[in-house]
Amino acid sequence: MSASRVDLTATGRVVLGLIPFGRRTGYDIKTFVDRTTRHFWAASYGQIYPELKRLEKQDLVRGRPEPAGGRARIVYELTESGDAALKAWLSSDDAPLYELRDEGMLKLFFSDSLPEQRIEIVRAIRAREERSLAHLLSIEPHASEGPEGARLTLQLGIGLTEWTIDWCEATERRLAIETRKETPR
Amino acid sequence: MSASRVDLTATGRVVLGLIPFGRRTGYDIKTFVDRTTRHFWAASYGQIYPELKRLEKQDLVRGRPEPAGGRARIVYELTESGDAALKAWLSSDDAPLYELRDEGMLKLFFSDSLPEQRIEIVRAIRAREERSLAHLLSIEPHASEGPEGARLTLQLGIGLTEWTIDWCEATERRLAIETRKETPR
DNA sequence: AGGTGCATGTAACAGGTTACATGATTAA
DNA sequence: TTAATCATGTAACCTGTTACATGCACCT
Repeated sequence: MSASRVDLTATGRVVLGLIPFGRRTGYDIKTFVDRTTRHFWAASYGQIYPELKRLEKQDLVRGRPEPAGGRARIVYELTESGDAALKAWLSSDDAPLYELRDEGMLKLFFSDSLPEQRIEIVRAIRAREERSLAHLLSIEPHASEGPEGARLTLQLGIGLTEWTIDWCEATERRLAIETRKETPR
Repeated sequence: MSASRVDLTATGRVVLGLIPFGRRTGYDIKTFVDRTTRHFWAASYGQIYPELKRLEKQDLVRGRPEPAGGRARIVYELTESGDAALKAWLSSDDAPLYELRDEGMLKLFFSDSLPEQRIEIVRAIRAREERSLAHLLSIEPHASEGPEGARLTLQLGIGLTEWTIDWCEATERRLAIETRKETPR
């Protein structure tokens, strides 16, 4: 009954969800996104800064100036209604948005038009996947430093493949994603 | 030296790539996209019709009116430069675009803010994957009708998981995507 | 007679990227 | 001193979705 008509855009939800990680300036949020959620949700300065203003106008976040020396700096935190809006979103049972645009797959799909190129297309896809995997794995070494919090392992059935997701409740609540080999049945 | 400054947008490439499948009207293209490439590249009427006009202006496709009875209908085909542009794109070694927006993963990533919701979030992700898989598999039975053309099997290393892609060079050159269980090593 | 499918299109809107402008602090 | 990093912001542009308008053909 509270939260009077909250208009929470997709970008707004991301920003709202990131603030509890302790990332509080627009710059912080962008840096963190680029290291983590980028793999399944990217965001640019052109979205983040205006969005912080919009959220503030709706009383979902509150920003206070905390200049670092002479350098302008605005630190944001969730308000009570911001926290409520975040939890409402996490609990909502609307089908979560899923969008994929994969030019490599598209090329492969069209490769009947130029079959001799097929193997190159596949190589490019493999290269992308390898870069992506390297990045995801490179997050992990950080996870072992400091006292490791409780560990939660989730098994996601994605097609016939299983993904193991490890949650480390350490200082940064970092997420490690690994694909898991399946045993044949 | 030929193809004088061709400005081929992402949507333009999709449309160009689809025409050789024998789908020639805007409506056809949309229907086909929704059945196939939608899984890795979607397109709407609002893109397709204006794009066909833009491609025609650049002499990459040619449309001729072929009314079906009293029903207006424009059938498109590739021009020579259109075919060249398509092949140039398929051969280009620019890193192919890859974009993913996955709200479920985002929720999961943020779920420290509401841990008791975690399992529901995972269920929603699983549900999405199951719907998607069901759809992909449902394409396959069609593949066995009619004389099946040459079959090409590609193994894509995506992370530690293998994907098998079967190419059926039948009338529709249909693509079947399956995940493959891996043998443990 | 009515619903579904075939068929073409656009206007308004929403969402997102890129490039730019500006300037302080910090580490090499 | 100079480059990298921290920090904020916007304007112009590009892309894409949604909703609407229109109408014929075909099947039941």
